[in-house]
Amino acid sequence: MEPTSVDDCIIFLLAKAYQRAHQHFKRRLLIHGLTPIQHLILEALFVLDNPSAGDLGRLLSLDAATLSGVLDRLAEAGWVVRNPDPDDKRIIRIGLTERAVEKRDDLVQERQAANEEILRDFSREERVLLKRLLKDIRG
Amino acid sequence: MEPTSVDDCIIFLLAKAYQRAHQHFKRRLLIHGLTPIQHLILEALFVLDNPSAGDLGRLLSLDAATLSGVLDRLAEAGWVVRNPDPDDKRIIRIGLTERAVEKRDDLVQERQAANEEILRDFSREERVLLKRLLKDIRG
DNA sequence: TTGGTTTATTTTGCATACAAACTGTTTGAA
DNA sequence: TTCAAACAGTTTGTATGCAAAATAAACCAA
Repeated sequence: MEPTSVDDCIIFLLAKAYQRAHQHFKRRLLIHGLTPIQHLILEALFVLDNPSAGDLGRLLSLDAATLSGVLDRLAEAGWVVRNPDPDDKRIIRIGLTERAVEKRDDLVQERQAANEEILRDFSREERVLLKRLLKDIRG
Repeated sequence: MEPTSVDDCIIFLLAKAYQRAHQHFKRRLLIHGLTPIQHLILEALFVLDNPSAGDLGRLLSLDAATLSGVLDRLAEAGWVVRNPDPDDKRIIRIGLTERAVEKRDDLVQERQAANEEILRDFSREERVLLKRLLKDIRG
């Protein structure tokens, strides 16, 4: 564009780099019947113990409204279960189904492979640097 | 996550960095009644002369289906006009309205300011490096 | 010339994203 | 104790993003 070209607009570059990475992972996940976001939530559940929807949202920077819909589809497809919290009726706790637990290793490996593919052209130093720079980008 | 943590997943880091930048620009564009994507298309039109919808899509890596909807809203809001190509009736050429041309300087400046804000913590070297790394990320 | 193929765009359907409104619970201060 | 404010989630409405099908026009080989 002018005077800064498209290729110099950080918002555009971020959008397109994200799009490429997202698309790559999305295609890879097709066989599992998951989307990248759904996969992200499952991986969080492999680590957290029975978190509330709010916990998940904060950890993954996911909007409550967005998360609600994603959890609908994950529950519908038999990956997660919504359990009401016994002490606070406002809170919904999210648990994994047996099927999700069984697929854990497969799913983790799938993400690792996708990350490796996306970064295959970068040296170790470039990978570290890129990650640092991305974390430091301000809102 | 495990063994790679959330903060080490390039797909996640890209998604969140993009989200922050996008949100920042989105809030900034509210007064103009534009979204970041709509703004991107207007800036492309400031440079290209009467491009076809396909030209725009290729330049901006926008899906034809997505572009069609964005053009609907830009036309509806009085920013652009769809003109049928006289030589090839399949092609739609996109033109700016007078109002859009008048706001050109304002809009360009808005993006420059947003870019500067988003990158305010980075040195000149870091900015160059980040942009190169983003361009090299594979699909 | 014509009919099959390719091309340009739109439409439809589904999945994020997020603002704003809404529901139901819990909390805290008067 | 009680009621308004705060909190957790869901719903609704709008805007991308993309796959797949539909539509219309142009092209091209037999």
